[in-house]
Amino acid sequence: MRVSRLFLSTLKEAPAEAELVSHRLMLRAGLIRRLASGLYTWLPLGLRVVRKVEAVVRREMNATGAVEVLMPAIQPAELWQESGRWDHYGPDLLRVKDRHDRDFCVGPTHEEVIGDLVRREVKSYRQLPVTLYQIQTKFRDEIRPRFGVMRAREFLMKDAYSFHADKAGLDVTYQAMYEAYSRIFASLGLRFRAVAADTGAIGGTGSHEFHVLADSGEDAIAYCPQSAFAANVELAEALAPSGRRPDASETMRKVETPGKKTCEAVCEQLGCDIRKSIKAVMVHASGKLHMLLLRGDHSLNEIKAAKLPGMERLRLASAEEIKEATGCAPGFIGPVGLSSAVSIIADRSAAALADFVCGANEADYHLAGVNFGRDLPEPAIVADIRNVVSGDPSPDGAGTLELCRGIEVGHIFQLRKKYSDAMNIAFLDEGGKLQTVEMGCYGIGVTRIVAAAIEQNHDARGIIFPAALAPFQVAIVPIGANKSDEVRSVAEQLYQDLNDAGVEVLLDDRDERPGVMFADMDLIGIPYRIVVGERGLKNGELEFKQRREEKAANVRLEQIVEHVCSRLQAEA
RNA sequence: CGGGGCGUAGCGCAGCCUGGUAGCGCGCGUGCCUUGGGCGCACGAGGUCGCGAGUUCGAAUCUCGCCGCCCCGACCA
Repeated sequence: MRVSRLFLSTLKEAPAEAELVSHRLMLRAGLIRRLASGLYTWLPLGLRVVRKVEAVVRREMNATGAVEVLMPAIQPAELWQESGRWDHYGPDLLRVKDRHDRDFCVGPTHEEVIGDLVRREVKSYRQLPVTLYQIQTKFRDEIRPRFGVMRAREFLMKDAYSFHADKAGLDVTYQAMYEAYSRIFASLGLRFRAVAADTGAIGGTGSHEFHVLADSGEDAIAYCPQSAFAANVELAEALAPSGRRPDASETMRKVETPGKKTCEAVCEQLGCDIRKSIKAVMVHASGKLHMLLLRGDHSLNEIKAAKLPGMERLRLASAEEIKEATGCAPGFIGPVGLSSAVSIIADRSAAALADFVCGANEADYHLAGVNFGRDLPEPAIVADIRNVVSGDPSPDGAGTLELCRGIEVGHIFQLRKKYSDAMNIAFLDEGGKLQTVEMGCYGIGVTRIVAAAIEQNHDARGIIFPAALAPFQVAIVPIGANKSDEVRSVAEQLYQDLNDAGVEVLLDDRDERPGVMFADMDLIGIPYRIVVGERGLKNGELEFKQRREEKAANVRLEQIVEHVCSRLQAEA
């Protein structure tokens, strides 16, 4: 490809809307352009990168025995009503009506459609197991699209669905997918981690997420360097502190703490360890208020709390609700002397405290030396409702946890029979008995991977594409082509030779100054650059430089094609 | 939806407080010059100042409403 025909459009300055490095670079390098909130056009250069991701995904999916299909992006409402998700999916589901006033949606995922297909086609256990996948445009009407294609509303996703006669069959494919995903992200040159995950809206039981590690990631991951344990913080279990609770040694006393609304501030004033304070979080669930108790240095994990009986759809209580229940404003509330209308749920770590500090349910006052069983009843419910922190013991009993951040690029689920029961996806087993299928689903955010890869691979000059993702493998930059016939003809010949050798090569044939060409080729992240200039040609040499390196190497003109090919092969 | 901020040339911004002529840098066009890291000089094109009302002799500037976008919280590939 010649730059003059590529429709390449780079920017010196990034549009103000872009916050994240990858977003800025994708705009500056001319990979994408924004059409509307959460909607992006892929320019030719960017589309080539997307195709690279797709190619790796297809190769590995096919290798597992999965077969590709393509389902409609628009789906009839009836299927979603049948699965129950028409009412439960919420506003992320973009609903549309056709000219006959019939309801449809723009697919955010395809369990219903694939389920409908399979129940029509699969009649016998002899047809199982089967795994179908597609690479399709999805639409989720995100509350807040952001970070360019990282969290877009419309995006490209590889989604696969497997169907099995029994759980053992599902386990086999789930494991195969886990391994295929690991190969995909490794092939793409990404530093990633597979973690145990919450199943969210898709539903089901077993689940793993694949995260590209990046400080800008939206997810927090807990992992144990001493073992294989890794889980999304949403899910990672905080173990109960070991040993039994110490005996009470202090008497409860009321202390004045004017304006101290946080555990940090209160403990600082009292000179006490924040790990001996209790923070009370008031939430509303199932029509009543609940006070959640956490150790002062811990934070509430709403997902864990919402899994407790009667706590579904919990939300933080409003200031008015808190005032009504405790007679005091947020910042000074606590579990002592609380109305019995409010149930108390204590985190394991909070429940293990003795002689602790907590709010007095009176503005500008806290209580110190408080003890369960003496100053207030033992908490009715003790559960794991906090986020793990660095240094917590690993749930698998080996070592301690560390935290890092990740970008979720893949997610695999064991759906079991959630959809097959709802939609009656059934087959006849060996005994002629009708059974519903076991089902798994497996997603990869194709377009998100492009952003994640850039997030992980860039420098001050721009993108540094991993080999497998690069839109071109080599860029040829001729210097002074307009005044040197030799430079021009050597560059053209090299362009042709590399193309003939099967190398994806980009020739910068623009009549630009060297600095412009260098800057653009660096910005768009082509892994290798060959400079053709009179300076080198005098000695029969060309310059060959890797994007990550500062220095270029001189290579004999007659050896350059072979040199390039061997370097590319060494990487593959 | 709640909280914060922004909308002025393709991009990045100034002007707005204290109403009166719309400006800078980059990019774009033409010419000259230059040619190994976003070169220099000259000339030039390009703007319903987000939209709609209102106040005023006069509104980019003040007021109100609407729209769009960005950032922080609940969603997720």
